[in-house]
Amino acid sequence: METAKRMGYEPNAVASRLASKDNRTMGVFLLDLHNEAYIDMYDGIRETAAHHARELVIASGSITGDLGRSALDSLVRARVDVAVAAGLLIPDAVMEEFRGRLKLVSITRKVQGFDAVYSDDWHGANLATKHLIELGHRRIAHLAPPPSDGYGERLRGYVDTMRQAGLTPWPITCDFGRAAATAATLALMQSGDAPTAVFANNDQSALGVLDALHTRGLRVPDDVAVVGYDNTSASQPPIINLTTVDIHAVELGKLAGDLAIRRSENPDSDPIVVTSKPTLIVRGSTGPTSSRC
Amino acid sequence: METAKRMGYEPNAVASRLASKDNRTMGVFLLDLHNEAYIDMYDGIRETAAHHARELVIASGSITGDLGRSALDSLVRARVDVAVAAGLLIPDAVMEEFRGRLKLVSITRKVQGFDAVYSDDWHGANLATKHLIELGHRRIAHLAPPPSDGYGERLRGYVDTMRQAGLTPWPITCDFGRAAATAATLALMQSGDAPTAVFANNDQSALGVLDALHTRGLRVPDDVAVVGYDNTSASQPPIINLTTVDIHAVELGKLAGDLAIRRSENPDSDPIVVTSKPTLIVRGSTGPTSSRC
DNA sequence: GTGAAAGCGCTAACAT
DNA sequence: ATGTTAGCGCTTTCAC
Repeated sequence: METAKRMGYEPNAVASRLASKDNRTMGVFLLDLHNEAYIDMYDGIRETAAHHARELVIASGSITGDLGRSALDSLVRARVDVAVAAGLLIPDAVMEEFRGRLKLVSITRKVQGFDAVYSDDWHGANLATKHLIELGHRRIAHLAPPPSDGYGERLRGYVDTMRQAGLTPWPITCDFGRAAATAATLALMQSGDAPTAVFANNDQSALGVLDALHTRGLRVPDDVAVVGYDNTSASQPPIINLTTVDIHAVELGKLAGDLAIRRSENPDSDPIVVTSKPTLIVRGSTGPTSSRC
Repeated sequence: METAKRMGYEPNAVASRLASKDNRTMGVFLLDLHNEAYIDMYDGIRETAAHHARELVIASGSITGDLGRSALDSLVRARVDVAVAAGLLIPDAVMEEFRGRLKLVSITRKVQGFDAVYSDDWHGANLATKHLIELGHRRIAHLAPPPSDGYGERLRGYVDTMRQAGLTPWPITCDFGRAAATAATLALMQSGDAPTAVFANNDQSALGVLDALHTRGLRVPDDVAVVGYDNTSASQPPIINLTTVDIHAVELGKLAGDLAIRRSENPDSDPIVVTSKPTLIVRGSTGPTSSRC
């Protein structure tokens, strides 16, 4: 052993993984490395992986194109024991193809036949919407991404809560990304009857909303209140100070990692879904009064 | 072939890579997934990798602990043909250990004996500092990270430029991350003779400076001008509107990918260093007059 | 316990 | 051209 080290021996992980059936490897799919929510989840996954001495194989996707299908395929080919996926956009029907081919734990989305760590999106949207209503807002718009399998609950929570309060839901479909949210908000504020509050589907979109309001010279929260979703670190700084729904992303990652370990050790048990409750973080963007400009 | 597909055959990438000498695999080391500059570089790397049909193996490091040494080790064990590293913090002396063990292209840092895509940091710091001086600033502080091998040129460019203008350099050592920059700036502004401009080592730190100024109620750029470095997307939105030095991170990633391909095809040629020139992006945080609050 | 041998699923260098 | 065989560097099983 001593001499091996001295002679510059390097264990070959590829050969090792080929030889052993249980290769102590966990795949990770992350939709978008530019979105910090996924990076937070990755941090959590990494923690449990390290704890269980698992090697991680990362496959990143893209919002456009095949939605990450090729990334999942690469995990299959890499023969990971099990994988964790954050931000799966692949339609349910297509996910069927991966049944049996890939043990998979989905984060923040339930997929028929797979394990999942779900964050109760209806509840989170309900918290956010209720918060705005209680602040006296009545014209509350909601920026939602294009509909896709498994991600309807945020919108549904908003719509249900608005209806329950006797208010008219005002959903606006808006592409992913900060710039798209800015454009949508600019258009929204153009209209005669602009909303007094905007609830964005995620923090990145909420930041885009803030950009638009800033450009228009509108004050937050005095002219327009804004709520985000995810509680990424970008929402926290004093300049931004964004009220948001905390999904506890790192924790979701850890839970998913744990589930993945369980799944790899117990391949044939029924799919299990763990549900986590998000919490509302009230900050200045909906504050009773503003210290913002 | 048809029947193979029908029978659910999946090529085993692990076996394939063990069998072939040239395994068409490129390793990627990224210091910190939370720093978008590295993600941008990754985008560039991914583009050339896709173009040359290379599989990517990602290893992420951490600012604390072993500085990514174990991540590089994992790339060695994974037997990648060649690797690209963004944000190497490992000291030169330790990097010696990887000579011959790992073909490596370093981005934004020159490492003796390895290929590198270098961004001219002295030049970038010179541009930023000159810009502030031309704006009439004389008390210009610079937030620099703790000294580490291969990253002194930004600081040196600032110091040289200040001296050339007959001004006194005012370097402040400040840990990585937005929060550390906020704390440092808060302390700085406490002093009787506060600076009228701050040039931060990177955008994340610059955002931390903005946070501190906002908290103190100081106006940008009227009270204090701020310059960042990297031109990450976080510096661009109208709320932030940060003057910064653009390192063209995606382009650096592409170039590094190209070098990596060259290196893998020509293992024994001399190390080659490509130098790229950063450019100054002037925005509102140093603007002649402010639309910011 | 220690040591030899048989694969893991491919690729590449053979032979036909 | 097509078919066959010998490894790649490990893990694991089996014999001692």
